[in-house]
Amino acid sequence: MDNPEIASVLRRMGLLLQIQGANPFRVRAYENAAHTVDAATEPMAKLVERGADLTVLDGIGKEMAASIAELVTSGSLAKLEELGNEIPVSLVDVVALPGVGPKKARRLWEELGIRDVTALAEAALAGEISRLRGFGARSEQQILAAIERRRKFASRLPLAEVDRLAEPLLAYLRKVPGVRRVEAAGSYRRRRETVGDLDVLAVASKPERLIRAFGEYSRVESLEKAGNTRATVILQSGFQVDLRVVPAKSWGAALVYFTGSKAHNIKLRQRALEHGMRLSEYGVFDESALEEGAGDGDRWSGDYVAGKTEKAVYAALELPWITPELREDRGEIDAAQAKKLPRLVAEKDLRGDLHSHSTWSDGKSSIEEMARAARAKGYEYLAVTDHSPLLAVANGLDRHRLVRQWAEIDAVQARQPEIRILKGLEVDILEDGSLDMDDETLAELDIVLVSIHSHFDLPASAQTERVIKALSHPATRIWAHPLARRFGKRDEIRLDLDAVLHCALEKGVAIEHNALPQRLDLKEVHLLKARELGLMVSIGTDAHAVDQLDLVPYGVEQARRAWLTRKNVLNAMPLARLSRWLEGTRLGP
DNA sequence: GCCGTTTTCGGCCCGACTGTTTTCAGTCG
Repeated sequence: MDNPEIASVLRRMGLLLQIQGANPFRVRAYENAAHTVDAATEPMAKLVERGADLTVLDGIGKEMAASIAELVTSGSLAKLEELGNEIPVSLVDVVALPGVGPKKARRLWEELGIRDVTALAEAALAGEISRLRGFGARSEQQILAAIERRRKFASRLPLAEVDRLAEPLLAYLRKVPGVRRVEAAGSYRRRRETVGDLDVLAVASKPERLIRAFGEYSRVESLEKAGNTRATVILQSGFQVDLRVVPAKSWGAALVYFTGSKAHNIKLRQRALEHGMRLSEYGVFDESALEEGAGDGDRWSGDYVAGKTEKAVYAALELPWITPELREDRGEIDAAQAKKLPRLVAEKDLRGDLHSHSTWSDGKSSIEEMARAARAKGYEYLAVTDHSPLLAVANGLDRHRLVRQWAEIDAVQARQPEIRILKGLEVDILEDGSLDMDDETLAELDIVLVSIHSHFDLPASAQTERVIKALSHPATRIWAHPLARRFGKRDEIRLDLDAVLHCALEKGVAIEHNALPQRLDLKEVHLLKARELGLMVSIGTDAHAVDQLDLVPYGVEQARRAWLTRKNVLNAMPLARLSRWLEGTRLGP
């Protein structure tokens, strides 16, 4: 059982306990443990196998350690099954609906025998929900609407799609008279690879006017709620956007609060308490002068210390400002306190792109155009890495065409001496792990990427062997889009990534983070692992046309979320250093 | 269920809104 599965079981356990009405702190212990497992770069299975002490991990005590070990060894959790005999596990899906929490789910089950979402929809249509005490006609309609929306739309959208929705909306809101600031917060601002809904924050002299304008935005499908300081709309795409208008003196505190993550906020608040202060979305307040409990319930109680800017809020907690990409409670607060926050890689650090295609295979731009565009971005080098012959649908190159392509590269190189064009190839990894090109040709290339475009569903052990064999080929320099996933289309391949990453380290092979928004592959948790191991990461766009070279920020953002610095990134190397690396000189961070 | 320079008990983040209520529980972020 892998880490995401273990985390999901622990979360399910927490939810069922909540429905059962267990001690809320016990419930939270399960949520915390799930968070830790999710953030762990080492597979729990390996730790358990090795007999490592899991209780050194945050939020994992004796009990959790035993549960995790049980999940790893048996694939199930006796406690969860017992609980499942008492409470239907499918109620977890009912609780996932907005507006339905554990208490309501329990009553729906106990009083109407509702065990899952299907039964809930039937009961709502029959008007049974509104007859329940504590529920009304309105709740019934909201439940039906929530079920309908979940049926029609994916729960989270890829980041790039949300960019397309958010950018015009933010521009529109910024033009409303009286508006002083507008910023999107939430997981969108943290640049998570998928986003569930958009939280927009604003400062405005006339909040009512802004809220009205928000509801009148052309792409709004329905205005769900509208109050004096906040409103919720559903866009035509089914995507939910929340707007909150905050006082200017609370802007920074509100931005921290709504940017999250929730776990990061909780840590910040604990820290505030340790310093005799209280942190809320309104600001940081010094409560040391207050009598015990004197200001309870008053959001402005205590002395206002900070809140206008994020920097001031963090400073009040004796911390440097922490960039949103790191706010996931993965040790960033401790690192900030110790003044050990990394200087994360930025787009300007990149000196070139090591994964691109041309019209020679399935690209839309010529080598000449790609080189010119790369140079215009300020790059020192561009690797042209068209497909190998197996990918016939992509017009993959055999040796004969490849040699002709080299002649063209030489000609373009002569015309554009200011950018180095590397002769590369994205070679298919065949089913048995051998490469789709002869060794002599591979040896002549400047750079060889290997990747999987077929046999995605081999058993994990076979897949692991296959990739290890490919990475062990002496010509291999980069493992491109490692897990071969595509959002909404294809799940990641299954293999023992831990073993493969260790192999890459041993062989001096770099790992790609593919910046195509529908790929974003390797995922951040694995990038964290790559960083720990000291692997080099290549942020490649896989551009199939000149404009796709501009997708590189999506890759940089995920790299930043994984704490990568310039030193971890292969294509942040200047050309001379990269050339030595390609020659086989192992230069790590 | 976890955790501990106030450590083995007694804590555990904060505030607002909604819908259903006659003063608030439940839900959300």
